[in-house]
Amino acid sequence: MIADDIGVTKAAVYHQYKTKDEIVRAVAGAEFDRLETVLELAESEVDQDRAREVALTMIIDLAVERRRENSTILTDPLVGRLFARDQRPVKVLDRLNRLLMGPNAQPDSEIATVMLTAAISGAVMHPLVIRRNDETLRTQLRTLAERFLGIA
Amino acid sequence: MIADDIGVTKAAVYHQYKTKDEIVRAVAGAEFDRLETVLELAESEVDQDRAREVALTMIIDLAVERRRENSTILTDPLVGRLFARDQRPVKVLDRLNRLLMGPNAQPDSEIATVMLTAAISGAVMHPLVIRRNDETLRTQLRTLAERFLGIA
Amino acid sequence: MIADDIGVTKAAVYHQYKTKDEIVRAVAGAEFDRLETVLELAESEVDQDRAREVALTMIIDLAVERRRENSTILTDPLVGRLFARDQRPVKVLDRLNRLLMGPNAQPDSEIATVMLTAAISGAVMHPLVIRRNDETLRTQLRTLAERFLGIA
Amino acid sequence: MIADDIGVTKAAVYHQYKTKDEIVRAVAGAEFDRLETVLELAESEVDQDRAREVALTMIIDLAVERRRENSTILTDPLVGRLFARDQRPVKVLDRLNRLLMGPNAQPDSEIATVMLTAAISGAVMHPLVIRRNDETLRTQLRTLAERFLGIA
DNA sequence: GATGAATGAGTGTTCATTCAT
DNA sequence: TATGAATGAACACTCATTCAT
Repeated sequence: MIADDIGVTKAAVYHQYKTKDEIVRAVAGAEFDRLETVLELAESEVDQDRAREVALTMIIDLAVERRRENSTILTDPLVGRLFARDQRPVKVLDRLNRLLMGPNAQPDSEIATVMLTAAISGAVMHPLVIRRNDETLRTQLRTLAERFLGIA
Repeated sequence: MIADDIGVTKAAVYHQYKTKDEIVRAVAGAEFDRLETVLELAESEVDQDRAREVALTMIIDLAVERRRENSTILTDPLVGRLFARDQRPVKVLDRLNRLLMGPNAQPDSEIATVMLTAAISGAVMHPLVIRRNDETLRTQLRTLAERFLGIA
Repeated sequence: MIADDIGVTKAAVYHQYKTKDEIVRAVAGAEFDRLETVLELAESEVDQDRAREVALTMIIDLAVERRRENSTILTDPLVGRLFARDQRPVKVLDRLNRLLMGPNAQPDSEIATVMLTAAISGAVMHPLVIRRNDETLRTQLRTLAERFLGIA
Repeated sequence: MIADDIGVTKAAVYHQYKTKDEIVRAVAGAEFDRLETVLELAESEVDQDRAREVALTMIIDLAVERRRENSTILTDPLVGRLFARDQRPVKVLDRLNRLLMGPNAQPDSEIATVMLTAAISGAVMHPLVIRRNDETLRTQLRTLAERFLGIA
C-alpha cells in the first residue's frame, strides 16, 4: 500500500531496505533528524525566551510542511510498536521540553510537551485540516500553541 | 489481536458482530455515545462558563478513565478510514467547539478544539503516560487545558 | 507449492502450523519418530545378527513405503538448513550405526552408515526408480544392502 | 546466494549466463564433462577388472575433490527439475553401470549403480563428513565401495 | 453461544531477470 | 565487464471472514 502510494513497486523498495522495520526506521529516523537539527538551532540561542520561540516556530513549520508525507507512513501500526521502547523519542521529547518549559522545568512538565506535540501533529493530520493552506495553518497553530504555553 | 486482548476466540467475536467495520463502529460508537451524553449534560447548563467547565471536566474524565480500552481498538488503522468521511465526529467536534469556545465561536476556531482533543487523547495514550495514576493525570490535564482555553 | 501438492490451501496449512520451519520440523519429525520406533524394535532383539537384520529390513521398508511423501517435502532446501546443526539426526545415525556395525563399531564406521542411508534414500527417490513396484524394490535394496554390510 | 558464495554481484553472473538454467547447466555440465573424461579413460582399459577399478577410483577422487563446489550449486532444487527428464545423466549412469557391473550387466543392475553414486555423493556432502581430510576420506570411500561391489 | 478448521485476499520478502550506465 | 536500480512472479505469512459442528 505504501509503495503504491509513493508510486514505485514493492520490490524496488525492498532493493533499498531489507525489512519493513528498516523502512519505518529510515522514514521516522529522517523525521527525527529534522527535529534534532531544529532543536540544536534553538538550543544555540542564548536568550531563553528567544530559544523557546525559535523551537516552537520551527517544529510547527516542520509539522505543517511535512504533514502529507508523514500521514502516509507514520500512521502505520508498526511505527507505534517500533518506537514504544525506543529511547530516541524520549530524548527528543526531553530536549523539547527543556526548551519550551525552561531549564528548571519540573519532570512532570513533560506531560505538557506531550500534549503540545500531540496537539500539533493531531491537528495537521486531521482530515478537516490536512488540505488547508500552509501559511494560515502555521499562523493559527503558532497562536494557539503560544496560548497553551502561556506566552503573552 | 483484538480477540486475544479480550481473551476470547475470533469466531466468538464474529458471532456477535458481522464484520470488523461493525466491531469498530460499535466500540467507537459507544465512545461517541458517552461523549454525547457528556455534551448533553454540559449543554443543559444555563451559565456559559459553567457549561464550558463541565464539558472540559467530563471529557477529560472520560479520556482518562477509558484510555486503556481505547488504546486497544482506536489505534487500529481501520478507525481512521471509517471515520474520515463520517459526519458523527464532525458533529461532536462542532458541539464541543461551541461549548468550549462560546456560541459566537468563529468557524476557524474548531482547529483549537481539534488541537485540544488531540492533545488530551494523545497524552492519555502516550507510552510514558498510560500507566500513570488516574487522579493526578486528570488534574494535570485540566490545568493545562484550562490554560490553553484561557480560563483564569 | 507444497500446499498445492497436498491439495489444500496455503492458509489451511498456516492454520495448523505457525511457520514453515514448524511444518518442516513436523514432517521430518514424524519421519524421525518412525525411524526411532524401528530402532527400538531392533534394539530389543537379543541376538545381534537378528537385530541387524530387523533394523535393515525395517528402514528399507520405511524408505520404500514413504518415498513419495518424502520426495515432496524432504527435498525442500529448508530441510538441509534446519537439520544441519540439529542433534536428532546425529543420534539416530549413531543408533543405526551401532545396530548395523555391531557394538564395537569404530567411530569412523559411521561413514559406512551415512553411505548406506544415502544409498537407500537416494535410490528410492531417484526419478528412474520412484515409480517402480514396491515389492521388487524392497528385495533389491535388501540384497544390495546386505552385500554392502557383508552379510552372507 | 550463488553470486554471494563466489563473491561477485548477481548482475555480473547474468553478464556471463543468460538464465539460471544456463548457470546450472554450465556447472552441472562441467561436472558431467569431468565424469565423461573419467569414463573414457576407464573404458579404454582392456582388462575388465582394471577398468572397474579405474572407474571407481576416479569417480571417488572426483566426488571428494569437488565436494565443496558441488555442495553449493548441486543442492539447488532447480538441478533436480532440470535433469529429471534429461538424457545425459541416464547415459552417464549407463556407462558407469557397464563399467562397474561388467558388460553382461542386467538392466536391473543399474539400481546398484544408482545406490553407489548416491552413497558416494551423499557421503561427501554430509555435514559430518564435508570438512574431513581428503586423503583418508578417499581411502574409506574406496574400501566401502569395493565391499559394495563385491570386489575381494 | 462458542469453537476449530478453512479460505481469499491481502501484506512482507525473496528470487530470477533486465537494463541503463 | 561490471554494477546499482528496478521489476514480475513467486514464496512466506496474516487477516477478515465463513461455516459445520
